[in-house]
Amino acid sequence: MPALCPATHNRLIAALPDVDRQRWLAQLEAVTLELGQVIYESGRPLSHVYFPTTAIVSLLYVMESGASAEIAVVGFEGVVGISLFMGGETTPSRGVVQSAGLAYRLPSSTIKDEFSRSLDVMHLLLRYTQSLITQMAQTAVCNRHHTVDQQLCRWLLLSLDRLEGNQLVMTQELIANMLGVRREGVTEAALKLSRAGLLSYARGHIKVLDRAGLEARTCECYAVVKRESDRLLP
Amino acid sequence: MPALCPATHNRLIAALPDVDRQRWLAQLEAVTLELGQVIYESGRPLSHVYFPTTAIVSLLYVMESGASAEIAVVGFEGVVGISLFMGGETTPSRGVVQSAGLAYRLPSSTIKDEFSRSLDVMHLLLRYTQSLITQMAQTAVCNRHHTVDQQLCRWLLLSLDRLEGNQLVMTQELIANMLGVRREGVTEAALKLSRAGLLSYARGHIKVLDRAGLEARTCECYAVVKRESDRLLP
DNA sequence: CCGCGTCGGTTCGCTAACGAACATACGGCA
DNA sequence: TGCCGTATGTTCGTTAGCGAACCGACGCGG
Repeated sequence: MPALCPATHNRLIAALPDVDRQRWLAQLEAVTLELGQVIYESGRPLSHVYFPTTAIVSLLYVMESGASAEIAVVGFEGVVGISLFMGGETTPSRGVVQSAGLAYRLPSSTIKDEFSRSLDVMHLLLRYTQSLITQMAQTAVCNRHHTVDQQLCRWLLLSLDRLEGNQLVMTQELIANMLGVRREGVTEAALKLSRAGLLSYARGHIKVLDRAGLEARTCECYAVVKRESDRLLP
Repeated sequence: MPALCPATHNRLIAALPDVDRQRWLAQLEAVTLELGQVIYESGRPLSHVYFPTTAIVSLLYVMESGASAEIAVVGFEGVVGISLFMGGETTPSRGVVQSAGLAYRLPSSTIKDEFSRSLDVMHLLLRYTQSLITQMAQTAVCNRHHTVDQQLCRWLLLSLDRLEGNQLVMTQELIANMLGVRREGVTEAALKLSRAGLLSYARGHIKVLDRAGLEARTCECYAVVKRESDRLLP
């Protein structure tokens, strides 16, 4: 599996200038991330930054009551742990593996050195951070104004964009945690999509059958995030 | 008024090392910002970054339908226009003056030069950006889980923190636009607070009478944002 | 191949917030 | 002083989503 998925499958690593990438490749450590694994905990210093290749990580805020809400999602297009180079060291959110797979990581001290050392690295990471900011802002908007049905479509599309193929392994319960809604709400929304022939759902395995159909049912938020991400990281 | 409110009333400018601040002071231009003024428009390049002193600026997303939602709020603790140094040049949001007052601005080319020129400037701006990210993330959470009553308290407290005194000039209609809820919802929530003796409301003039009372009624989101902001920008 | 745990589906009553319409009231300006 | 525009207050029916409870069914491990 590692051999089939080199670090350059991560778009940020692929976008590095050759000289920087060569230096990184010597230090990047491949790790497999399990479903549900907590990459970092709210308020705790991060030991590494993670560059997912086939894995997907959700940034989640967990409230005092135990309820949760997804802030953003990071896959092969990005990096988990921006607070290390932004200078804050920690964040009030949690990083949870939403889809098992592979990632490459760098120790926190290394990423800080690299950020200061190379202007190209810095600019790349900052542009990615801006696209992440857009995703968070749009999550706020979507939470305010859109229905569970629309949000489920947005969520599926964001996940799909970060995966190979059209399958995802994810129970309705977990999706509900991410969206910050009830499991029953996800069941109903998923049933509508299933009846419309857009997907099939079976015990934690979703197969998307009609991606265009999802795009037609989602809100503008998906497109805004996608467009901005494409613009900032060509 | 300008004489009464020097650029160093902005915390970021105040936090600059002397050598950098001296260089900036020669280039900072004082501008008065009117209520409702649009500082920058979604997708349009920014001509300047703004460092508010007495003004408050809301970052607002306006949907295709015309509905809107506030993403974050910026006052004397921050800067409007982070996309200039983050490298994206534009954002999908709009900057609207929520409370009239004074700000100092730098041309976009100047802030980019300064960002590259001084590591201190860069680190300061990036730490502020992280606190802004926290605010956005918490807005998303709050929109998902909390009542209009709680959100109004949060919003009032965030505004109050950025003003001198306990008054704010703001109609319920405008607050509703910011929160992305109906005007009637704000009326009802404000009435509850008014009846509880926490504030008095009269034709666009709010006087906060019991700040601690607001803090008791708001959700955890306010405290999270405040704590993180204090931690990142001491 | 059986049993139990996990996952998905269904129902019911409840509440927050919406959309629309209308009432009142302040206060600046003619 | 009287008028009018703007701001706030009130009501009513409707709806999306919640909380709780329950059922069925799939499938893994013993």
